[in-house]
Amino acid sequence: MPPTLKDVAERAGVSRAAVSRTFTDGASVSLKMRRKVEKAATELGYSPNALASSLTTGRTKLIGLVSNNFHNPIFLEVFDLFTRGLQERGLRPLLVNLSDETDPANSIRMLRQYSVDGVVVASSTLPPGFAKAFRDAGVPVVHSFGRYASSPEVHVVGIDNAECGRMAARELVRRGYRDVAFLGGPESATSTQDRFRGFMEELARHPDISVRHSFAQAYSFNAGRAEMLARLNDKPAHAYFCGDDVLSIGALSAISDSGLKVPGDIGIIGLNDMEMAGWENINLTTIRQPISQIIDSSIELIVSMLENPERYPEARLFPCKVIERGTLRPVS
Amino acid sequence: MPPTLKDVAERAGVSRAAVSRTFTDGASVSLKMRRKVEKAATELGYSPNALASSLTTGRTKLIGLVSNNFHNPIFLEVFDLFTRGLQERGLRPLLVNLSDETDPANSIRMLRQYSVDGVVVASSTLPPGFAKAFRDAGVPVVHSFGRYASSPEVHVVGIDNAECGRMAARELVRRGYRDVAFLGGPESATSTQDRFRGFMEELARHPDISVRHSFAQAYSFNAGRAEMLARLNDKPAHAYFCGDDVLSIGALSAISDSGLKVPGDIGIIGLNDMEMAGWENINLTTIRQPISQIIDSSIELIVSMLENPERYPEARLFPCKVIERGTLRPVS
DNA sequence: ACCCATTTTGCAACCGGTTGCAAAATGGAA
DNA sequence: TTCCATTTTGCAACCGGTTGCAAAATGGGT
Repeated sequence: MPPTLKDVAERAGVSRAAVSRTFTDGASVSLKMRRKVEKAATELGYSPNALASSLTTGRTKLIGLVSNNFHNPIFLEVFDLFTRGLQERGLRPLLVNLSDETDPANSIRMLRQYSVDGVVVASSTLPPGFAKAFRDAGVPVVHSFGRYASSPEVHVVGIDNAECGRMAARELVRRGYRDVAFLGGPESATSTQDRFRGFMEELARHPDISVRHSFAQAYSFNAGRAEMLARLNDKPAHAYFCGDDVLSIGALSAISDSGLKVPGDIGIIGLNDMEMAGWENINLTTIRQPISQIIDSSIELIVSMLENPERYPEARLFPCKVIERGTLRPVS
Repeated sequence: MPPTLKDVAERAGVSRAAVSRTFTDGASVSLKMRRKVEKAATELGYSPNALASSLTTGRTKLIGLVSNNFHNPIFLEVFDLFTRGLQERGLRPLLVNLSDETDPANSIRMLRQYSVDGVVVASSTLPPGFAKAFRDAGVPVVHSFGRYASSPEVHVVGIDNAECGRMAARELVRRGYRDVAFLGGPESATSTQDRFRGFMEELARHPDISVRHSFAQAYSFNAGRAEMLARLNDKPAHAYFCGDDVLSIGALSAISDSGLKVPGDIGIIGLNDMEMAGWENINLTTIRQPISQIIDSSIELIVSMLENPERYPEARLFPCKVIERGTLRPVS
């Protein structure tokens, strides 16, 4: 139905090759020819079929954006930044929602059927093997918000989650809490595991401090709220590292519902520094994760892999820092 | 690099057509042939190239998902439901982030280049003309969360925003508020305009009630918060219809920061009934918009248009209802 | 064993572009 | 004007599949 190359060629009275050339930059076309073709093209409302050309060029400019985080509002920002960034570079995001799937086989098959040029796995919960499966299938891949491994087999862009755990622990210790806890996301999430590990590692250096831990069902407001409500039934710890802002905010809501005060009765430190964390009536002390740097860097990496698919894998880690607000008691 | 039809054909010792047929259902292939081909295919790890086949079949199974709402958390749920729903039907969402663009020309060109089978415009702010431009370009389109027009030119699935405005007004009147206000989203958004119109329409029937209005910069927490902070500088109204839950929750945070009480000093009614609205410490009285019904219905419509692109346009409106919680004073 | 209706298969053209190669056109220098 | 180097153009094959058509194979009935 839409006009094709051939239609334009006929109308302009030139060969199809000529038309093709005027639409691929870097090709040799005289000015006169270009004028003729462009005239015919606009008259017909022609624009080239990206998929047909991908057949011969081997490039679709499609990038698979694979994620399973559809409940943490921070990921709305993540999708916003990814889609914008990709679009600016002439790339198109093909979104894959994994839901609860953890086997990459289906996504790989599907994304190969659509010959995506590359894949971004945006997930803080999937194991490194997930992204690696794409690499093994010959698809350039970057794992954003993924687990840092000492010898990465795929590109990873994110933060050092274990270090964030240590950072949170140090912060609680510094403020004199002696009875602390980790309230993590789902136990299966790599980010939860790493933050947990770092947290415990640091606290192991303080044998006098009591530590406990528990895990929420998901990285979501409700899960954080539910988990904290459960904690409040027993004698809760004095301070919690919540492993994510949405969990923290859920937890805060549980605490305030139960009539306790923050930071008077219970201290909270989160991770992410999402928009709401800064509100005066939430005012969450948290660890800032540099989302937009991570995403820019991820896009830069995947773009560079389009040129050089064999690019040697690297881990790019961005520093986090504590944002002090009002949910931890001051240093005494 | 990945194996092609030809590779499989050669390995199986059959014609390329035979291979093609075993992978298109409904085609005539003997059992023996199918076995042979499937064996060769799995040995090579072959899966058909969807884009190449789209060239002849004219179907890509790609659906453009066009949106400009990347700041309202409710849209994370929207993306979740859309992507899942499309995937379940074997369709692939190609995400387009409009940012602040309101001219459909770019999206149309781009989506036509990728020969999408259809487009879903998911936006409560874009005018009907936006979606219509797709239709005019010959692309099947459904506008979800779009404006209801008495004679729709494209499929619209959503709610009757004006009726929601009336509903909110009736609710405030019923509870005896005499000094009310509309705190809307961006003035340019169709949903804001319609909710505003309905609200005013209903209140026009009560000339004794004082009404004012103002608009937030965006449908986002911060915008709602900022706008309510500005209102609080002056003498605020007694009750606000906030036009959206994120605005409401932002507004609530502003109110509590200023030391006022809800619903004692100020009443709030929102729209959407997002997850957080139900939390005990937010406990927002709001109007429930049936998101998942809207999305299911949208997908159903776009799928039906794949068969019948000329399907006569219709508007599908779903009823909303007031969810009573704690941010409006009780009926006296 | 033969015939004929039905199913299965392969051939070849086509989908909408791209690109190597050689022929044609251009243009500057002599 | 002629010559030659350079640029521009068209031809035709190809990318990875699909599909109409006719030939080949199948199989049931006699």
